Amino acid sequence: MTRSEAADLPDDGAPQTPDRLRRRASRLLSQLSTRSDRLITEGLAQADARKWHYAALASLQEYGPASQAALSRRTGIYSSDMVGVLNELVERDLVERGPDPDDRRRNIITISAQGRRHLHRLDKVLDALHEELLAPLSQAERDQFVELLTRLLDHHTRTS
Amino acid sequence: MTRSEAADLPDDGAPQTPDRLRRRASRLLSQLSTRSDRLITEGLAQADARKWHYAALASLQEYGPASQAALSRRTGIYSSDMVGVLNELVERDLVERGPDPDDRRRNIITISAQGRRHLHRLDKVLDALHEELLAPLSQAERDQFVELLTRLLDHHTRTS
DNA sequence: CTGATGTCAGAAGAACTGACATGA
DNA sequence: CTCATGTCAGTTATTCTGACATCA
Repeated sequence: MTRSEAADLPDDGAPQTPDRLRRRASRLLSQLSTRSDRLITEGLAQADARKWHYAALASLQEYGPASQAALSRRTGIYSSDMVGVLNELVERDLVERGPDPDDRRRNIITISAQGRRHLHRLDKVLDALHEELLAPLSQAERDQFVELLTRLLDHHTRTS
Repeated sequence: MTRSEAADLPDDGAPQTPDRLRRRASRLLSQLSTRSDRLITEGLAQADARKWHYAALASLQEYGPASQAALSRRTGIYSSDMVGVLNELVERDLVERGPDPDDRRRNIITISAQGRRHLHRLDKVLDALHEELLAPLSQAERDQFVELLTRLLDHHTRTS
């Protein structure tokens, strides 16, 4: 019954791979992303951090101080959620939130020395987690994986 | 300030790539997955379907009728959520839900002729959506992308 | 008794929207 | 008047847990 019925359908070109469910890139992507997310989230939790903490800190260190709105755009965090993230970071003395003298609507967020140390630690943690995530791939494959993901993501952020 | 401070840190081996934020596989994965999910969800919505509809129908057609619990395991849908998915599919006459004579706890879910036609249509829709999703990649690259994803996912489902 | 099954009710966390006061 | 910014409240959709009655 399983096999014979496929023959009943008009076979007009759609590639009826046996395992189409398991081969759909979108499904693979979302399932792997779920696994990956869990891995990262749990790993970071052990360092008292969350994904957004890392994103904010890394962005601050790489591109310098910024307003909350600018930081939102750089990291992809919604500005409504950025408030809470920064509250947590300020609370831990990892960043400083001060008024912008040039524009009194804005806050200027600056990474602190402690924040830089923390970021450094998080980078180590993430290196280890990615080692686990990408374990089955060779270095060349990892590079290509990242390259493919980057191309796809770039394409879809331009096109959006 | 942005560049000089990196030099202040003890550089003990962690590869301080300029764009580490944008190169982290986990981030790329989750961002791309979000895009992909949205694309698929919206595309399927236009065919009055959802991801889980496709997963259930495809699994039924490929591996034949099954109990709800078996279908849950095959598709990765939680059995508590499977109830609702099947309600929707039954409502649309795409599957039939009947009692299992051999085990009165179970229902046997069977795909209907109409369900097979619908699945066929969904496959076309998904082909088009994946064409859009993977647009920037050559065929060889798409194959490798799928292969890499599969290897990673397999590794993490075994290891879990 | 145990364990699997289908079902329902709800928790938990994330992404996202909308409104608002302040100020450029 | 417009638009950007920071903040808060709340919606929505999804994953996931827990409980339960039924039956093997």
